[in-house]
Amino acid sequence: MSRKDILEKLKHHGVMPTPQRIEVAAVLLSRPQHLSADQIIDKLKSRRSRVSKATVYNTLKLFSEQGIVKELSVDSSRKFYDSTTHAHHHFYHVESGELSDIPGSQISISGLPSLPQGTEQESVEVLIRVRNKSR
Amino acid sequence: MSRKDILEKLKHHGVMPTPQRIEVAAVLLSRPQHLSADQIIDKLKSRRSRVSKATVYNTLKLFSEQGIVKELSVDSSRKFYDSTTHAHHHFYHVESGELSDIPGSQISISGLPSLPQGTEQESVEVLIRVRNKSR
DNA sequence: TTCCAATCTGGAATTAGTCTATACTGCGTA
DNA sequence: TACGCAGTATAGACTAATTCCAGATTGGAA
Repeated sequence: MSRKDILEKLKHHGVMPTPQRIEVAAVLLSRPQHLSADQIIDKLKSRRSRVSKATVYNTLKLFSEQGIVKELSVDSSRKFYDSTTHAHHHFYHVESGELSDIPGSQISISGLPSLPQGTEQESVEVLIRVRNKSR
Repeated sequence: MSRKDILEKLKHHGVMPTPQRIEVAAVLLSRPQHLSADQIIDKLKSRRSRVSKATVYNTLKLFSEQGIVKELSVDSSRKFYDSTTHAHHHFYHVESGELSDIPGSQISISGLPSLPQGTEQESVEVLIRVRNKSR
């Protein structure tokens, strides 16, 4: 994603494009991926961008509120941020901690129940946990 | 679940029934529910059982390894322990943080993709996030 | 220029969970 | 009865992810 695309995307989602936000977006939106805040901070470091930890967290929260990225709670020890925002599902490798998209997404779910009283659906997520074959 | 049932269950899963483990089991297995470690500690307190935090955590880990309870990572800020261990799915109320079982479980998922190279499936979880209706 | 609101920052605070070193418990054996 | 060991339990120190906070920057508008 080019700098120009990033600027456009931020603007389109009503986010003022500051240098720090552009840096974070450049890292996370560079390709379809799932990164933790920590991984993003590391990548920023290796790019020599000086963005403080607090700003990275603030920015990620802002981005996910504005629909620029998707927050995933798959591992209760940390959040992941997904550069792909449309509805899709995930594999989670429990040993390596790696997340990957379920490809093709021919997945369909039938028999969805009615929602609890007075609630509306926010999302439906399918998570397939996998581990290395034991033999 | 009576004390006798609890003793039986622990034994059946190869867990030596100590007083502390029985206390934790009595709280969590009393009915189908989803509790965080913290909620369990609170309930133990209000029952006057003195079980240390470390023991509660150790016990919950042991129970989930032995299949007595199921560990859920739905909210990245904490783990939940589910007294129902057979495969089933959940609603998660994002505003209240409450988890509930999807009833009936007529849910079926088709079009599941093949797993990544060299991995085997551990579980498939469907999570439906809901929030209060906005009007 | 001056001002203001939004943003950024380092570091302190919070929180769930883990670790550690010590103490306790029950049981088989001498 | 006394001993010793394995398995447990415990308080409190520690860790890691995340949030909070109060002061410093920044980039316009007037």
